[in-house]
Amino acid sequence: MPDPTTEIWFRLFNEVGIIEQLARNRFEARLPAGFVLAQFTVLNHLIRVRDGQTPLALARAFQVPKTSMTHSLAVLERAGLVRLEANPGDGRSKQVWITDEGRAFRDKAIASLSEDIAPIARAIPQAEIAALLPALERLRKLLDAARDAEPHKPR
Amino acid sequence: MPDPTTEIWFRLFNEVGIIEQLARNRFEARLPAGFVLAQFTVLNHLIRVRDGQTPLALARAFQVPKTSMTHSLAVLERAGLVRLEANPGDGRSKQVWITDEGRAFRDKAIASLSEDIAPIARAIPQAEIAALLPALERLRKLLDAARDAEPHKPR
DNA sequence: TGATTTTGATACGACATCGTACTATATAGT
DNA sequence: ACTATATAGTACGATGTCGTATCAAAATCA
Repeated sequence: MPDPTTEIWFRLFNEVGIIEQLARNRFEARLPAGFVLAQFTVLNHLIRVRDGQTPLALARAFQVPKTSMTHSLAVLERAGLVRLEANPGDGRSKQVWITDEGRAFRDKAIASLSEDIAPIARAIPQAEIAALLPALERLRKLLDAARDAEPHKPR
Repeated sequence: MPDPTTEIWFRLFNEVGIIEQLARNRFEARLPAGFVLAQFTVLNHLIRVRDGQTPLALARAFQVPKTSMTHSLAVLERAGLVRLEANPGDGRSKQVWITDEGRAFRDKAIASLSEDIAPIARAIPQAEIAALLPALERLRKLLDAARDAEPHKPR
């Protein structure tokens, strides 16, 4: 094994990976059958930030390849949760709008996920969780910035 | 949006999800083409814990469905990184052994991932990362335990 | 011991992610 | 204006994940 500092980092990424997996499994069990977290997060983003964005902008926001976003949007559109319209300002691109059904879907999902979190939140004091956020945000921003510094693939 | 505590938890899971995604992308960029993190982590587990375990034991260790583990092991076996042998103690199951090639693969991967972490580790003091671990472990164990408390699917 | 249930593994199919290639439109350079 | 390049989106194929069904081998038990 490498030096102790590297070891600590491996352990961090390991814990993060496990927590992500467990949380995603829990969350997806709460979504209507056939939907995955990625699709919910897009809907949530369209409400929390704004809708009318282009698919590419969404792909960049989530740092996924644009082909992945095309697929997610196709699923959401087939389910009637978003509408894709031509972008009046640019003939190449489109705009993504959330529908009333999409809003309702998101609201119900939020409510269900909140129920899911409630018992966990009772087991760990809010302060302990809140205390984690600054360091995690710092780490996330660092990883994000470092990503651009490398020889990387376009998104 | 729900109450402030739930909001904090959503933010935590959001950060964790982003960090996991960024870290996985970085790590997989360091692995030989065609390999994903899941396959590396199995190899790593066979060395760090022990090899000779059954596929089902590995599936449980990673909390993935056994069908997913079957697939991962098939990939590793095709690449000559593990061997699957009949379990002398139980005719239903098998034992997974890491090969010399598997050890070499894992060692090279560890070295490369360490290089990848190094610049990040220089940017954030080790103490700050180490300070995160206890709370994350607590959270992971809580999520893990809560998983068993629910009506859940067998692994 | 024979029947039933449980367990370990896999075949198969559905879907998600993502890389490559391609088309259409916009932008830049001359 | 004309050409070359860049950008937005999608079709397609490869692979990973995972649920259901299936099979073989225990384990249970009557």
